[in-house]
Amino acid sequence: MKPALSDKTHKSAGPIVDESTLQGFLGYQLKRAFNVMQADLTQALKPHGLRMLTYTALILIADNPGLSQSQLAAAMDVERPNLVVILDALEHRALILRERVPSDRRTYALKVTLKGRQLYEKATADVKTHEQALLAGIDAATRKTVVEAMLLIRHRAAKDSL
Amino acid sequence: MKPALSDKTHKSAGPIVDESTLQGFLGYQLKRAFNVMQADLTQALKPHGLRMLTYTALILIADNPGLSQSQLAAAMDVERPNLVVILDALEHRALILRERVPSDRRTYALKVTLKGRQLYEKATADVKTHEQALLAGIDAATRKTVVEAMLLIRHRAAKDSL
DNA sequence: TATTGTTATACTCTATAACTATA
DNA sequence: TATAGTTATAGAGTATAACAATA
Repeated sequence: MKPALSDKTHKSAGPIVDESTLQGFLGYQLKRAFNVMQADLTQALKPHGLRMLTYTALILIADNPGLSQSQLAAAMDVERPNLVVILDALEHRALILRERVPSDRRTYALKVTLKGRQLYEKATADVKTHEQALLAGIDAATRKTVVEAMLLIRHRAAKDSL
Repeated sequence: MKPALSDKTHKSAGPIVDESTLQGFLGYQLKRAFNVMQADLTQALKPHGLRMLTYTALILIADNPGLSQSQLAAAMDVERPNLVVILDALEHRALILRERVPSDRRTYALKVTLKGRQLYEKATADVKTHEQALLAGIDAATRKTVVEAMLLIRHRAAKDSL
């Protein structure tokens, strides 16, 4: 059952395009909304010289001092090689340190510097402000429902891959 | 207020990493869940030789016969140059046609071929099956709430950019 | 042997400028 | 001049194989 007129998109200067089939997929709705949120996040982080992935890494290192690159890559769900350039960017700005671990000289213990922690605080304040503005029309109960649904999707996928 | 133990991720073979700051961002939850859904979609489309963007274009052309590349690019929210390779892939497989428009020889009227429509039907059935499996633990009311929240995010962004 | 971090590489998606042909 | 489609190009994100150092 397709709605007659509701599932149409009116692009600013363009004509009406029928998106009803696509809009029937929750994954499509997720992608479009996430694209909006990522664009907003990119703007929030730009003054700090951070991108989504460098910011994510900075947060996880600050919240988990001493973790290794492999652990961080697993937590971020990125491949280990891809993390190298992300950490290089943070290290070159002296936001994090790669500290040698005497007990296992293969690994690095990742830690934020004072400068890194200060940037983390400032950037996080900005990101929160941006997100709250974007979500202003969505009440707390709805947000909670959305978050729980997202967690269910992640956990379902984890189960399916066993 | 951070939960004491709940916001932890237990990676299959890895240690526990504190993700609580990140999980406080709805955008982060969206990204992680979308990554899961996209991986699932990619698997569903692989047997058909389609990727997310080629599939999206195929759907929109099938549902909007005769639309132009500019209109399609606007509907998909991709830049016009990036659409060219997507349509090339579909056209080379004879799934769509670029028909010249006599009244305006600059534009193409995009249409699916019979083969394109048949693939659209088969692929869509598979994609629906995959998505339903992934969303099996989420009831209809929750899905509706999620979709409405995603639409609010998109519309809020549209307003903010005025 | 196995693991950590790294290099090299390639593929996809995305974004911008500039070209052509039409209008 | 303005628009539709295209080319060229560059930047990010992502994935795999293979290497050196270390366990």
